[in-house]
Amino acid sequence: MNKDVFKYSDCPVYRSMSILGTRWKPIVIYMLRDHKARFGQLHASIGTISKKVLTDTLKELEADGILFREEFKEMPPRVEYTLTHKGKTLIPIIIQLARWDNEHYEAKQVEKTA
Amino acid sequence: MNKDVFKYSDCPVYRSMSILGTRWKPIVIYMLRDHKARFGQLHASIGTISKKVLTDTLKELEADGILFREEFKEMPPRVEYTLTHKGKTLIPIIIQLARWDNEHYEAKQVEKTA
DNA sequence: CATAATGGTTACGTTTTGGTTACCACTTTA
DNA sequence: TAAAGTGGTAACCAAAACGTAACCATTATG
Repeated sequence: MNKDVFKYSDCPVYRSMSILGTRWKPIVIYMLRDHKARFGQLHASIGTISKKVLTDTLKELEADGILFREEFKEMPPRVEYTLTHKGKTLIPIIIQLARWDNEHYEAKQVEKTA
Repeated sequence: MNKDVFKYSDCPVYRSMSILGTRWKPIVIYMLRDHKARFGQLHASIGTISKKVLTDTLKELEADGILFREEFKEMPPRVEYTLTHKGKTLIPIIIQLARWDNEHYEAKQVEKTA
């Protein structure tokens, strides 16, 4: 099934999943919650994401109007990513989701040892 | 990367994505928002999900404590799925997400025709 | 006897997503 | 001359997610 089937679905639950429903997107958005950041900063603060996947993720979020990319013509290059209004309005929802998880989370049980 | 790396992450944003971050999970949860449903009903009302994926999705949601499965020993079989408390508390968040999408959604532009 | 009905499972294949490694352009600094 | 620093890209590969088709058990009904 093609992503666009969801993207232009009649149902907003489907549609919002086409924007957010991958491993990294909510995390990248959350990282930008209160300040812009450069590519390298995002890469470092997320830690385990690869450059390629970060690039792809940022491009898709830009295409979906969640953030914008500002490129400075300097050397070495500098690029800053900032949430749009649409992106910022997502922050409270992501925070609620995190709070929901925290309230219901039970840490992994330690396995029985011999 | 293994799912469990996310599932037991320190960050609740990561963790909640390990529960919800697939195409169908929020949709299945939303379908159960105000009443239990049988397997066949879910399959029919979602429409485009395959039986296998619905089965997998329901199993994972059960394992994550979002819903429970009640099996009646009848013939032909009957199975009912119901949200747990944990699952129900997710509904307002999913609804907010849907509302967020609706507020920012712009329907697909019609392509220029010759 | 054949078919329908329910809630799956199994085997298999495809698509989507994520990851690795090497490499690039350009300038500054050592 | 060589390396460092930035924000990537390209080719390729692995894993996760999703999909299809056929099949199963059991009972009731025609």
